[in-house]
Amino acid sequence: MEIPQLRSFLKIAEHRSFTRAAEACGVSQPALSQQMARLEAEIGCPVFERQGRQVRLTESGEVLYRKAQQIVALVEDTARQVRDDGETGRLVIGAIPTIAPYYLPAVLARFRCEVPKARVEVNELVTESLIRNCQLGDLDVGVLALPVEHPHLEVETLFEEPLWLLLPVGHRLAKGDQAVPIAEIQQEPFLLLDDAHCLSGHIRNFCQTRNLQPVTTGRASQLATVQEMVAHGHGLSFVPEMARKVDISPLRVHKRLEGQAPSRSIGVCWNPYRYQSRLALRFLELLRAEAGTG
Amino acid sequence: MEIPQLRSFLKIAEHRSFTRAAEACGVSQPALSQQMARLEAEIGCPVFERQGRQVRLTESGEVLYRKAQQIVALVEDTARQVRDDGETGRLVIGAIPTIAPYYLPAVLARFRCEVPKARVEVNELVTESLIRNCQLGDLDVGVLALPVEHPHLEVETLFEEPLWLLLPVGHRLAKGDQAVPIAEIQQEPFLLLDDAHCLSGHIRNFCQTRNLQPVTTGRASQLATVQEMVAHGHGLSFVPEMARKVDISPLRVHKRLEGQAPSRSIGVCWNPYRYQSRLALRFLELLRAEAGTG
DNA sequence: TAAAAATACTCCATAGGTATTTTAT
DNA sequence: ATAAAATACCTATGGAGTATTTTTA
Repeated sequence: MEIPQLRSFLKIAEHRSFTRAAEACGVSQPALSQQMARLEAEIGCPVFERQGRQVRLTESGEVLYRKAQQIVALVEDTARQVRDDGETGRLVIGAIPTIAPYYLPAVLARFRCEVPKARVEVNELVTESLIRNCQLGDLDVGVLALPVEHPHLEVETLFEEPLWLLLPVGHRLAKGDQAVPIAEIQQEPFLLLDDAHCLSGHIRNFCQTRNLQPVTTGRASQLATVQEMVAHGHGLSFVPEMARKVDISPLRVHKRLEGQAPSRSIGVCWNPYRYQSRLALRFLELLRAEAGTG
Repeated sequence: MEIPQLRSFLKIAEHRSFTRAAEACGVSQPALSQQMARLEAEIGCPVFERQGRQVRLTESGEVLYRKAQQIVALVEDTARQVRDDGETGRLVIGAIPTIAPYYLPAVLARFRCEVPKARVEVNELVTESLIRNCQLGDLDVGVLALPVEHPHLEVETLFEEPLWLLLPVGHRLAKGDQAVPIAEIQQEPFLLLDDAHCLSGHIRNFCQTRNLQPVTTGRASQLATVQEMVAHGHGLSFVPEMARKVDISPLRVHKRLEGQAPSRSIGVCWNPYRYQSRLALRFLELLRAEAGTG
């Protein structure tokens, strides 16, 4: 039972196909046929049921699948842990698009000071992909908006931040420093992110609880687009505190909403069954410290 | 990181020597040098400190050692579990010499009826070796006398059995059915097993608590020898109930001791961190049922 | 100087590739 | 008829062996 064999086995089981798994592994299809033939010869029973062009796991195959996952994960974690000196090495961070450009740069700047030799990679992913990649071990840590419920992920809250009403300069509600009464925005056109972003969900939830039915006049796939559209008078929107903090445009104004303002929780997640690199732990510490002070 | 590589690595670490590990693995010494060179190249740092002819683990090597043990154990367990159909396959039982010939034959006969296709292997080992082999995963289950304390072993009590005074036919104490008063055996010559057997320890403990100082006139390495020596008038001894049960010799007589008779606990142990084959579980069940009725 | 690990070099096993056949839909 | 897995055959990589050198105690 070799490790490459087990990797191939997992890929075949996941794709339910030798041919597609071969592509995914970057080898020829006969190579996989041979690997599996050897594997089956070694363990003494078939692991796949070949019903014509259907490939399915046998009972033994199911057992092996679970075990092979453990073995491959353990081998990968071992490689990581042995190499881990806490200074060099790679840290792969995931963050949702409404956090990544606003919150991470400052945090990462401080992190780079602490561990200048580390290579840091940031992947911008929507919540769903982020969680999946975190679970698969492709991400060391994920920074995202809560709540997140996933059986195999560890989740920790960092902080809660308000959402601000974003208006174009010169808008009738943009004047003065006082909070905007909710009734005032009832008839305003709104710009939202598309539903791949959890932020639009948070805003929609807030509107429902406050009985607001804002008129949606546009949707964008980036918060930057929303901000620019607002600046040019296409409508209003809600943006998170972290976006406001780094927004220097003179064309837009942020205002608090009267009463209980909308907000979102920011948290961090990781796969507790995988090895946590010392870099990952340091980054987590930094996030916690940052959340405490900021 | 290949599994044979990790196996070699473990052997080298344990022997602190490439040459001796090579012998143990049945390969040449250069083969191991090359394997380790590849391993170190792959993980990017040395795992051994070669201080002249001293071979030691580096810090990374220590980490790898623990992980490699897990991986190898997991791979072996996987192979066992995948092959395990609960019927065929091998069950390796360990038992101490004062249990194996008296208790196991009847139990194994029943077990063979239940699972006729299974190959059962019995290893007769003294407690210490039995525990070590159980811990290493070379034994599926061990049957032995308690107490056993070992951090990585699961231990379960099966039953307690009395020890009987064994006398030659015609001995002055061998007459009648009544129990023998302790004072009577004070001056009798005794035959014991050598100290590799825990039974001699149990008997010595009993004698100490009852303030008996029996005269030891002989030691043997097998209970059968003790029994024969007793039969031929070389002295008395204590034998466990299970030995009495199968003793059909007309030359010996078993008698209870008056008051609190000596006894020993029989139990079973296994390594809970290793895969328990379905055969092993069935055998355990049988032992428990046997202990309940017998 | 002797014992042990590393290196040099050769050889063979075998894993994987290409081409093809088989099989089931 | 077609798509997918198995088989046949060949090649090349590389792992292990023998012989030797290097190292250090």
